[in-house]
Parts: sequence; C-alpha cells; structure tokens
Amino acid sequence: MHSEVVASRSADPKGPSSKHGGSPSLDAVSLAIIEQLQEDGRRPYAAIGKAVGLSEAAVRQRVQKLLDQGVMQIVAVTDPLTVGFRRQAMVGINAEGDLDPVADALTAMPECEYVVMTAGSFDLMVEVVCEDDDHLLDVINKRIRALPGVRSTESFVYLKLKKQTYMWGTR
Amino acid sequence: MHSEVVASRSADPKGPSSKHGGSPSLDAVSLAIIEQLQEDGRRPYAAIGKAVGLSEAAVRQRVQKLLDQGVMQIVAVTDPLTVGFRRQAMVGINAEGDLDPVADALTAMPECEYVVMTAGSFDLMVEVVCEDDDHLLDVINKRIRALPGVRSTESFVYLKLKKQTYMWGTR
DNA sequence: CCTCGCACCTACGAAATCCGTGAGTATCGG
DNA sequence: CCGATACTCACGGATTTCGTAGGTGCGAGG
Repeated sequence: MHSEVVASRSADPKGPSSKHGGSPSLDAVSLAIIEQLQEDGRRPYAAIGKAVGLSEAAVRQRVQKLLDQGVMQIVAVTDPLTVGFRRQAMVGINAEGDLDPVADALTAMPECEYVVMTAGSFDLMVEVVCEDDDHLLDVINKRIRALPGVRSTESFVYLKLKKQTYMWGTR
Repeated sequence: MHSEVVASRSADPKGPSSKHGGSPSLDAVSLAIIEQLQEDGRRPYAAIGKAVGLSEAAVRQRVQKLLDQGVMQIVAVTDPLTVGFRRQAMVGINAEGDLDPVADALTAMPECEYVVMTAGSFDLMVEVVCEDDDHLLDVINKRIRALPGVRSTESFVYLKLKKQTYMWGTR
C-alpha cells in the first residue's frame, strides 16, 4: 500500500543530460516529494520516504536541495484580508521596451508579493498587499507608475479571496 | 535578543472585541506565530515560542487551531512552470447577477488554484494551472465560459513567474 | 580498459523535537 | 460564584531530525 512510486534505481535525478540548460530538470521522485509537501508542509521525511520509495535521509537531502535551489519553498500561507486590516489588489501593467528591468524593479518592492510576465493585453501582472488605502494608492500611483518604461496600469482591488491552493500535483 | 513580542499575559487571543465583525480576529501573538512560519514553515515550536514569548505547548495549540480554522496552511509552493510541462494563466471574468454561485463553481474546478472577487473591470479573477495548451483551451473556453452568469472572459497566459512570496508580515 | 571524481543513496547513533497528558493559575462572562 | 478558556510547567516515550560514514553507479580522461 501507500502507492509506492517505484522509480527504479536507474531513473537518475540530476539528469546525465542537464538538457537545455536552464531548468533544474526534476525527476519523478522529486515531483512526488513535492506533492507530499503540498499536502502537508510539515510531513516527516520518513513518511514521505515511505510514500515515494526512498530512505528518510535521501528525502531529507532532496528536500534541502530543492529549497536551496529555490525550486520550492515551505511556508505558511494565509489570506491577508482575513488576517487583518489590509488592502490587496492585482495590477495589470503595460510597458514599453525590455520588460525585465521593470519586472526586477517590481520584484524589489516588498509590497509586491507576486510578479509575473504575461501574454495578452497586459505585459505584467502584480499582486500587491498593503496596509490600507493610502498605502495602496501610494504604491500604485507613485511607485509603480513612476517606473521607467511603464506606460499604463489597471487595478483590481480584492474584495474577497475565495480559493487558494497549491496542489497541482494531486489530481 | 530575539526581539521578544511581549504580549503581556492579558492580551487575550480570542478577542473580547471581535471588532469589525466576521474575521476570526487574530491577536498580535498569533500574527507573530504566522510570521515565523512564513519565514520557515518547518520551524520547531520551541523556537517559535522563544520568538513570540510563549511556551512550546501553547504555540503547538495555537498553530493547530490556526490550521483547523483554515486561517493558515503550511505547504510547499513552487512555480508550476519551472516544475515542468504546464500552462498557466490568469483569467479575468465578467458576470451578471450574483457572483457567489459563479465563484463557487470556479472554486470547485481543480485547475483553478486561485479565485478572487474583485472591483474593477473584472468581477472575478482566476488563476488556472493546466497540463498543456489543449487543456488550457478546454478549461477556459469550454468550462469557464459555459458557467451560467459568465458574460465574458479575458486571458493572460503566464510567460514567466518573477516573484512569489508570502512574507507580508516581515517588513 | 581502468581509475578518479561526483552525485546519490543507505545505514546508524545521538540529539532534538513532537505530542499527549495532567495539574495549577488567571481572566472573562453569565 | 461558577464554568469556560487559555496559558504555563512538567514529563516521558515515540518520533524525527541531523551529521556523517560507507557503498554504488556512471561519465570523463588517461
């Protein structure tokens, strides 16, 4: 039972290839480990090992590497609005020229929790979390719009968060 | 050292106030606990207790309650695009009538990881995670647009995730 | 073909943590 | 005054974490 993953010993994790460069190239076992931790970020290594067919130590080392590489993070997540007195919004941005500098500048702002480059009528989308209306206004109108390259923005203030999960693995 | 939170014994957690209504109304200590777990979801209870000025057992009970109440969840988060072969997009939705049934229907879809009601030119925004283009097309055009009440949608396919944090507490 | 080096795994013991539990205290609300 | 709630302190066994030593497979280079 436990639906072992049986990855056979030969499915080497770190890819002999290291294909196309960039991606850390995760194997099936690491994927399975991540799935386990998406269900419960505090699940013990031994339990994960049993589920994916690895020893406790091996799981521990893999997890540590995934964390070090920044592939995954184990954290507490909440709904900021529930947690209290805060304003949250999604901001769509249009910019000209190279988008990377703009994205990097947004990333540097602590109020921006989520920055993504998109295709469609926005070039970038950013989720901002603020203390109150004044703070939100300041961030959007004074700081984001002031960035060089930013042509225009459109804001969507959050009224209610209905769902927030991270279990793409389990379905 | 450790920047204790010194909440004094009298700051009762379950709020005698229960201000502005609905919210579970978290006190400063629970907030501090959440902040600790936003930095590291696996931090031991004793360490958290030392940081927030509570005993190990008290922290354990608080964390359990926060998890049970659904105020917080401790999970592994990743960038689905990095983890592999997947298409991701933000979808803005306009609908007519009561939005709750629509939001609930979206919440029920496993591909929707994030559902939020907004003010602005969209009524709802949804983040979808899909296997591939076909899957994405199916979800957006066949399932979301088919929901009763949905008037129109606009999609923003993710090209690159630049930032993803959950540390609103620490700044 | 052989050997070095690397990445990954298993094995194991010691230290730390988790977790259930029970007694005693303080505060709040009825 | 009483009940409910929440916290502290304390304990002990089970479990987990963590460092580390030892073994193995595989590619690179001689």
